[in-house]
Amino acid sequence: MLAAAVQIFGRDGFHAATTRAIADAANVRQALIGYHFRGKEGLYLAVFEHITDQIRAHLGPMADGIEKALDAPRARLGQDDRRALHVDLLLRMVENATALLVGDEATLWAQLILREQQQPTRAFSVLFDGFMGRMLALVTRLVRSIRGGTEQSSRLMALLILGQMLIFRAARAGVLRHMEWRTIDGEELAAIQAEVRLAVTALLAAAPREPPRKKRRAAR
Amino acid sequence: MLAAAVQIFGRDGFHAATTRAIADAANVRQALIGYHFRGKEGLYLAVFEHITDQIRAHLGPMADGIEKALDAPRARLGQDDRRALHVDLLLRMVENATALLVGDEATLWAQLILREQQQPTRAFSVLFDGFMGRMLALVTRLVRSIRGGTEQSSRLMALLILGQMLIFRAARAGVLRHMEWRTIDGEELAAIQAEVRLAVTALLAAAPREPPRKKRRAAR
DNA sequence: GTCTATAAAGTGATAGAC
DNA sequence: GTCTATCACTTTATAGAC
Repeated sequence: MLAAAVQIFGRDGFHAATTRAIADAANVRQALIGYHFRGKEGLYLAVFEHITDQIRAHLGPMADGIEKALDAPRARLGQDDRRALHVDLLLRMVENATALLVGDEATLWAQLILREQQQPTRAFSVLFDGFMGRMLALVTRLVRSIRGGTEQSSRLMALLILGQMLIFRAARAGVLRHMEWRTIDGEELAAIQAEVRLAVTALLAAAPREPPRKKRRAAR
Repeated sequence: MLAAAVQIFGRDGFHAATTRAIADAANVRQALIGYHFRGKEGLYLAVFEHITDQIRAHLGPMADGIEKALDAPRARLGQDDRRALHVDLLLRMVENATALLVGDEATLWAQLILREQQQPTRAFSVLFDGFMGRMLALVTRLVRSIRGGTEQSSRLMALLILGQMLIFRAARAGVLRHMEWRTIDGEELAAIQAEVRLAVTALLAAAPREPPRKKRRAAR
């Protein structure tokens, strides 16, 4: 029944989706939604919990590994080796995330998540607290460890990197027409991965912005 | 009345928006929608024509200038100067597009466009043929002129560059929480612009992917 | 052109049988 | 738990007066 709700809410949006359509897709009667989820809105929130669980299942183990590497004592490796390791971790994370974003499962989630991004409700907090915040924080830490610079600059660069992948989901129809592709499958994904890898490597090699000059005991 | 429809459709989506709400916002009676636009769907399409016109008004003149520069005879400038000019043009275009994407007007359009990107209807063709295709083609041409490489690689790099800006609209709520911002205004936009400028410069300096090795008279 | 009025078909929620 | 039946509303579209 949750699966059916993801389908219908994802296809139609919260308002357009009807509880009857969801019930039919799940092969139960419409009244059961009230019984199990206390109404349409309760079901909607449950859907986001469900999505969050699935995404965590995809990205969680990798995130654990990266966190461990970041928290490991610094002494063991030389600075250059450490940098190379972090570049490698970030590239692997990017590869993983790209595959997840482009993959079929994400098609169902995309509309729901994009809508919440524009007009956040309580459901957005489920997403952000569930996986989004952690992923952004991880990429930010890796970026800062690799190229230094301010915290703000690192956070922004993390967003730019994620934006490079996000466009293949958020602007999917435009991507297909622009690339003259019919689908995004094995071959197309490989081309994307190669270009993203190139791009991220170039971004990490570039020097960060200068931190804004601190005023020294400025008069006030 | 079109303005009201952009508002309501943008806020609520096609299904959730009611013709009554649109008529009320426009201070006319609901029956007029049928008379002028032959129903809700006709109004919806008219909204996308309207959006396309507005975006063209924002980006059109710049696009004209860039097209002129790209089509200008090559002889006049040295190769290095030509490259520098194109980098400059691209950076300016990126700056423009970022401001437009982050700005308030785009808030209304975002939901509508993002929805069409996930499940394109005839309205999507209005967008793509109206401005999207041209912008993508322009960025692609600039990228290829600047760093060489295959057509496919250039098209992908154009998407990656646009993705860096798109995320600030498509994942707006996530951006705000991640950056610990309350809005994206003058100060925040300036920080984004600086980081994007840095990133695009780095991407353009990087070598393109190797074109796939051509088989020489391969047996078949 | 713009209105009022209304038809015809949904909608989500819930009471109550089993 | 799952069902049937139904209530109270809202939806789009349209007929017809002015």
